[in-house]
Amino acid sequence: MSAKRPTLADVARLAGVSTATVSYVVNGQTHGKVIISEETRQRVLEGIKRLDYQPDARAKSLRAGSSQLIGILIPDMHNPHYWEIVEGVEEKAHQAGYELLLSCTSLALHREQQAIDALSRRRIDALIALPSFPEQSRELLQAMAARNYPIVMVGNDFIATDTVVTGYEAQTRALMAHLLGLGHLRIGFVFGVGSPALGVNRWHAYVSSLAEAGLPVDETLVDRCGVTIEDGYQAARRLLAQPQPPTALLVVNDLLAIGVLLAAAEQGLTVPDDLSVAGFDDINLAAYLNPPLTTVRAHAKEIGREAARLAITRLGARTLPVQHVVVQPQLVLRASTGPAPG
Amino acid sequence: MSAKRPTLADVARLAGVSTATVSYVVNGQTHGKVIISEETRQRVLEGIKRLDYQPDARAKSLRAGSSQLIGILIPDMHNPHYWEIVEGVEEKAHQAGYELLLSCTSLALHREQQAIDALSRRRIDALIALPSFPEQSRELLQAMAARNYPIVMVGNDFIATDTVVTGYEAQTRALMAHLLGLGHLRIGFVFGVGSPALGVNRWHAYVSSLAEAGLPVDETLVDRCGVTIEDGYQAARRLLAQPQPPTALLVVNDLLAIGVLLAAAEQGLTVPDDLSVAGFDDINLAAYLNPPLTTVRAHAKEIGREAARLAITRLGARTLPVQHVVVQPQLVLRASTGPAPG
DNA sequence: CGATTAGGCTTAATCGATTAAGTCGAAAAT
DNA sequence: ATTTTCGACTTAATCGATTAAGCCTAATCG
Repeated sequence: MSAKRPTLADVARLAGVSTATVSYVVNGQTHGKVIISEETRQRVLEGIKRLDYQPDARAKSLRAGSSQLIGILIPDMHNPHYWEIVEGVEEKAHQAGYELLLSCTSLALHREQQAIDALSRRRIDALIALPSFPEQSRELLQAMAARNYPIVMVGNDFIATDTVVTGYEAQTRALMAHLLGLGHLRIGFVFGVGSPALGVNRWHAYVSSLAEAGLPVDETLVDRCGVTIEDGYQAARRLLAQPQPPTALLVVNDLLAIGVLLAAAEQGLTVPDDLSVAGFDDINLAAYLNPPLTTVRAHAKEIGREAARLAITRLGARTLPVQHVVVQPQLVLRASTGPAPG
Repeated sequence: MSAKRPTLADVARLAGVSTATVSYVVNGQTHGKVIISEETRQRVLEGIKRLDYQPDARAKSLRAGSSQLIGILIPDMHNPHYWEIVEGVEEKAHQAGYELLLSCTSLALHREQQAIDALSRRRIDALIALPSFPEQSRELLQAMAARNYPIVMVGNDFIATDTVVTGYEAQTRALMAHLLGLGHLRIGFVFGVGSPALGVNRWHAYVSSLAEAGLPVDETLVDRCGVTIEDGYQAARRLLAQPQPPTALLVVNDLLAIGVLLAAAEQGLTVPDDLSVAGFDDINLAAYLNPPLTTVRAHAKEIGREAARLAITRLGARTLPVQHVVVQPQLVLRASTGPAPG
């Protein structure tokens, strides 16, 4: 039972032709040189069906020098934001005949470096990287880039290559203007990022918006925490337990905002009457939270599409000048923000 | 600039040895036969470092006949439940030296079949399958199984192979007992599954619990909907808009329950005072919803671990009798369920 | 002192495709 | 009646590893 998987040679034998012929039939395109008669073609096709032959992608890739595989490195499977980016990448990649090889760094440096190494060994054609530790992984990525490996960095520009970043500044300022306009004077920030570099533009916009409004950066209103919902929950508990709690909270992403909303509810605070909460990303869930979350939509799927587009473009034109795409986010006002209490 | 990637042969040339020697050094294990002097070893290692050589996984896999890759097929990236299963698989797989090749079927039949085909072409060593369309994909999967391809089916047993399933019946009945004990007489069911077969054990337990309590299955309290949060939201709106709405809702998974909670809030209903809501899975989020969700914990990570364990075991013992693992879930009571109103 | 043995490599076949460069017979051109 | 051309394939090198089997040389054994 269960012989080995059939190969080109098996099909060739069955059809009474050479492996070359089978290959030409399978791939359709004979490069204009070789012609296969319709009769032979049918015989080969028949054999393929009979044996249920499927080409070996490894062999094909080895010989062809291209794996038709785009690697994508994301920090964490728990944040829907990343899935949405992956979806965008997948959409474009598929259209262009590429498949995706997905790796999660699980927010651990050694896992990130292992993952980069593994992708590289599998000879992916290009890498779309959302590293959790851009500083520490820079060298590895740069080594890949130096080998003419197309890399697209998403969300940061730690190496000199194609990039897709979100232009958070303007919309963070718009969000701050929204909150300030609602009368909030104590606006806190739950800043839970894997690496400080990753949230830097949101942070800067927060600081400068406060400055322009003549308000100080009150470090007692800022909590630098981890990246899980639980971290957001704990951070909010700490911030809200203070004698002078914030009346509004920016949360560096929607996932953490879920924890923040629960912490608020547990302290008996009604959102937005007692506390306004705003997130970033606009993950799918955000509109279904209780209350629906005001947020800055990153257009994750579009980011993914752009990243894939850049990667595929570069695969066809290695010497093109480096490209930088900025995807502009959008302020989405929902029910979680409202006038300052009192 | 940027020459081609270095191969074994390049390292061999640099070190002045044969490719065989380099291979032996790289892999450490010489099968007890071949001995390499420490001096040569060092020279080769030096060359590897100098060229930054990384073995080509495709070539290795082609020759070795094993890709050290476990494929995993999940329905949908949007449900955290699946990610948790993947995490469990990854944990065990990594321990055993396997990597994961993840494919999403995106809930479309043709994508599912494409994905199975692609995994098969990449010559994964084993497949862990959570198909969205078990009936329709059965034939494809069976064809793989017939080739002695280790397959582990998770959540259903549509083909005769190793399986991991969740034993939902008992805990669904426990959940129903909980609700009935709280005085609920109109218990609805938001039944949003990709394929009816996938939720069948929950459905049966629901029906038989009602029967045992002497209650009819009221189809006006049941909504068979899609699998997104929005579907859950819409289903709940429909159910709650009726003249005789349910006082409690089972929701086939926690993701849909998010939408249900919002629908309830929008109708001005307080959970659990006016409506009790219970989900299944206990995704990470469930404890952070507002209110925290009563649910049946599936132990997703454990399911993933078990699936990986079965796959790896079978890779080492093809002729072992088929194994069936049942992971027992656990009722988790939180704040979303309470006494029936009135 | 000739025959093993052990150490330390190398040679070359192999995995399953792709593809440039033939081959061979028949029809068309000269 | 040759020579070309063309249609319809085949041959064999190649991609980058792995690994069984072989080949020296020097040391050890009987």
